[in-house]
Amino acid sequence: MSKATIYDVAGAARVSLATVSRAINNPEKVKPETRERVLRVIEELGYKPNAFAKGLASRKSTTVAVVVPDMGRASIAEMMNGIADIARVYKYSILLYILESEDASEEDILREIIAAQVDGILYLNDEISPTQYEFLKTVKNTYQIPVVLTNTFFPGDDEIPSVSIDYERAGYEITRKLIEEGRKNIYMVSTVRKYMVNDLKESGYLRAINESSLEPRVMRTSGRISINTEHFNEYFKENKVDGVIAVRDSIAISFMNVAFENDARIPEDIGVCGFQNTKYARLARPQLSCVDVPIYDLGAVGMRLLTKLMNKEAVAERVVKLPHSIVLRKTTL
Amino acid sequence: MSKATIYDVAGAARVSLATVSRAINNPEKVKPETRERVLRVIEELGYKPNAFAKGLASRKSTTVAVVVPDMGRASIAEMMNGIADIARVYKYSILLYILESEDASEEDILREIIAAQVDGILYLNDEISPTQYEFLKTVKNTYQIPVVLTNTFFPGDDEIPSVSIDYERAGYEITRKLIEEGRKNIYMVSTVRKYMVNDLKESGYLRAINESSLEPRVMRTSGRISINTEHFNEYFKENKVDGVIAVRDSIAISFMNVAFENDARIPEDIGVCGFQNTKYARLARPQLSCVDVPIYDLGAVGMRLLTKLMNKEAVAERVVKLPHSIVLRKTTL
DNA sequence: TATTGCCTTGAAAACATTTTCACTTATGAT
DNA sequence: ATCATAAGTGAAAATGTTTTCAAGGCAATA
Repeated sequence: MSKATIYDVAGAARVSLATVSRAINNPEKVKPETRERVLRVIEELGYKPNAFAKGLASRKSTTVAVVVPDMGRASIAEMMNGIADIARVYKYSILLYILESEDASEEDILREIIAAQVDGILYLNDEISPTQYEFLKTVKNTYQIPVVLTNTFFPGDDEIPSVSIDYERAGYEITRKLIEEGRKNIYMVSTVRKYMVNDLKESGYLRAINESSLEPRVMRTSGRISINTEHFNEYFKENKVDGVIAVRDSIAISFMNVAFENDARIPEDIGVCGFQNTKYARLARPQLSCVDVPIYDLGAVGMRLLTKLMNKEAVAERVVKLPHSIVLRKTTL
Repeated sequence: MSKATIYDVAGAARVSLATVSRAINNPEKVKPETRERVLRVIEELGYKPNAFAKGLASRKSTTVAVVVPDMGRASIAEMMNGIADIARVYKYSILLYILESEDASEEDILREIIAAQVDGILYLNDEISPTQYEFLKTVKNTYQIPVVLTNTFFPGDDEIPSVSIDYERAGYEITRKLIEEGRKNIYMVSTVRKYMVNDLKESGYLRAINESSLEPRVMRTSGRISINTEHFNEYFKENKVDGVIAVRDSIAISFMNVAFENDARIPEDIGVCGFQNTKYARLARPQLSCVDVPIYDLGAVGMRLLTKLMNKEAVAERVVKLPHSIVLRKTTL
């Protein structure tokens, strides 16, 4: 009982292939009773059009490629949920590409994606370099495949549409909050690896700090917890710290643990803020104040934008910024 | 410069289509110098075989479907990393299906997967019901598509190969640990939703408890943090608790927070254990003791097993159990 | 009555590959 | 020298759709 083809359907419904195809894809072009009959046969036979034949003939795949750096990051994973929900609504399948493994160059992967004949590309890699961005542009232009950046963007160029939040402003706002609490030694804990979005958080931080003529103090850590601990311990020996803004919730939590070991009180002695509002922000003790980033929505809106592009609909704005908010819990005054 | 086809390559290399195809797929069947020439032309033209035509003609897609319940769960996301790495090695693409959204029945999704002509299915949904399992079997048998279950399995049937860990034994061992510390009122905190793997953890727990003639105490919570808190607070009013084993790290952490509010000391008054060893287990204060589940490996081994099945290689065992370990940190004595 | 145009349908081409079959040429054994 | 076998290649069929083009039927218009 393997695989009914369109021939089987046509035979059983006593019409031609063309009519079956039309009954499925352009129902209004076939007489209601014929359509009825065809559809019934399709149901009976459990017929589903072969995706390859369909793709080959129509030169459309109804498939999008989603390119992510590493699924282990909570933000990436949650965006996938938003992406998948919207993709389902518009009947797109998702071809997933996880960069991470170093043995394949990003350019190779993009070639692979092109060969797969996807209708669009959703690009979630936030370590985008100028060369990569250029390559993405050529993909878009020479192969005419729409691309949208989600939760990243490339500063100073909006040729490739993007959706993210205003991380610069968020960085500014959360820093202001700590300043308004009267903190004087506020650290920004960022990552050694260059992520586009973290750079923006940092420049928002710097703007607020400079505005108040405070001393900027930026520190970079790898994500590794043990290394963080070491790093942070140094700080308690040498420096006065009364405020910390981390670019990720997990880094903030990691810092708090060290602070407790050094008998610092939070939020009295040190105010701590994270970024993202993952579920672990609420699981922290005390519960973490942080910038709330609408991760799920980021994915959903990005995907929605891509569907518009794929349908050649007009899009109001090429760079969309979703609203964020600051959620104040127990690690600030 | 849009899309070179095999015709272009054949023309430029002055050979027939067949030879180009062979140069790519069966290099040993074409004379070295011809192959050389063809390959050089391919390089020059940046030719990549059209995946649809290839799939249609060869009746293979070199694509696998990965079916997951919800990408938001850390364990699922991390498994994806393992899956993707192995998939890349064997040159398979990943078509991702996230169940979650309720408007599509699982059966519909499987039909969609079949239409997509995937070569294999990796099924990570741990809420598998008997009907679903049956349907999976018919997919496997009538369409001849290999299926492997990863981090789940269906008790009492091994027709569909699976890879997971021995959750029953893990549940037993971690419970023993608490018993050996002299704890008498050990709770198992599980979920209200029925996950296959959580049931196994629970029966391991019960075996250990019964063996020692202790009172079994199973409690079920939704994942929601606020509800957990309420739940747990009840327990401190009414019950003596001196040990808690949670089916997820996050639940264990959530419990600890409530314990601290009720002035219980951990691990002195209450021993707490989680399951999974996510990065948040190390971020908890005190650091959480737990069963370490090799999540990444689960994904990788599952995918590897699937590749074997797709190549019709013999597989040594249909149900593979990966080793786990107990990592003792600060929430146990 | 003849003409126009729409609605419905089918035949066949197009899509870009893989694979089978047959043919030619070279190689080795007798 | 003859035959059998192997290696290398090309022509053409096959894969399962969509889409274009043409045609038949029928109603409306002149």
